[in-house]
Amino acid sequence: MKITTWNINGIKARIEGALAYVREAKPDVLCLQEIKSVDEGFPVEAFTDLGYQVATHGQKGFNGVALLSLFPLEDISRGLPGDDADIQSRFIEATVTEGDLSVRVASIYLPNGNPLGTEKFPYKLAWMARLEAHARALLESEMPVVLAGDFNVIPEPADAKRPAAWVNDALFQPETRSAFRKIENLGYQDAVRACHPEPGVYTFWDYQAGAWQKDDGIRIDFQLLSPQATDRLSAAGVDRFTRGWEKPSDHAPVWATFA
DNA sequence: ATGGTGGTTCAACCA
Repeated sequence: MKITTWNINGIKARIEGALAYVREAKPDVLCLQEIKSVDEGFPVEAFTDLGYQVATHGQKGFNGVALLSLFPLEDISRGLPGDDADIQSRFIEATVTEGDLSVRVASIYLPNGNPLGTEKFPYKLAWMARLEAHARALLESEMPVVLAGDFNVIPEPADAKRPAAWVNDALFQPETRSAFRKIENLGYQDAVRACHPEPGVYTFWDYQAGAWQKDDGIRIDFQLLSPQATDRLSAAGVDRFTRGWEKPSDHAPVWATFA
């Protein structure tokens, strides 16, 4: 089973690229973030024509996540538990089964948290605490769990070309990094780090200042695997070639395969 | 320090 996560940065602006990528990479499960569309505006048919089932959790203008799968999407759950007053669409989860492998997969768009000094940063940290609680609860199922998405976290200096440029950014604050480690320390493994421990593996390059041309990237998109998912992990990587396309997303897809 | 780019929606917000 191949699971891929991609912050698409607007599904309407990116539909041709998204379809080209799906045809080429052929993920069994595709987790999308920042669809920036309401559910009714998502181009469902373009993907059902390719054999995918589609489940969206959208909102107008911003945010929005989706799960696409060649296998049936079962027990779909929308929204991160823990705060009924939070109306931002940043989390969708479902179960996907291939043969004897049944995986609980989440598509996650974690809050950016910038600028520091506003209500956005405490919102991010509160959201991460809710994610940790939910990640802990998911472990009790003892099934393979894949938490996939744009975490808006730079975990380590090696995850940035220029770490010093991020010290005043919400993505690289000590509190942010600590909250991310807490989830890892529950027993969730960073799939790409496990397969590619070397520095220089990035998933995001800003549109500005020629970041892509200079490979001035950061690694902020992840697949975090429960122990039972790690048992089945065979390979993982970043499809950075999409960043060089015309009208690209500023994020590249992150994939992992399970046997 | 500033401004550099881009999507969505319609002047502003988010990243």
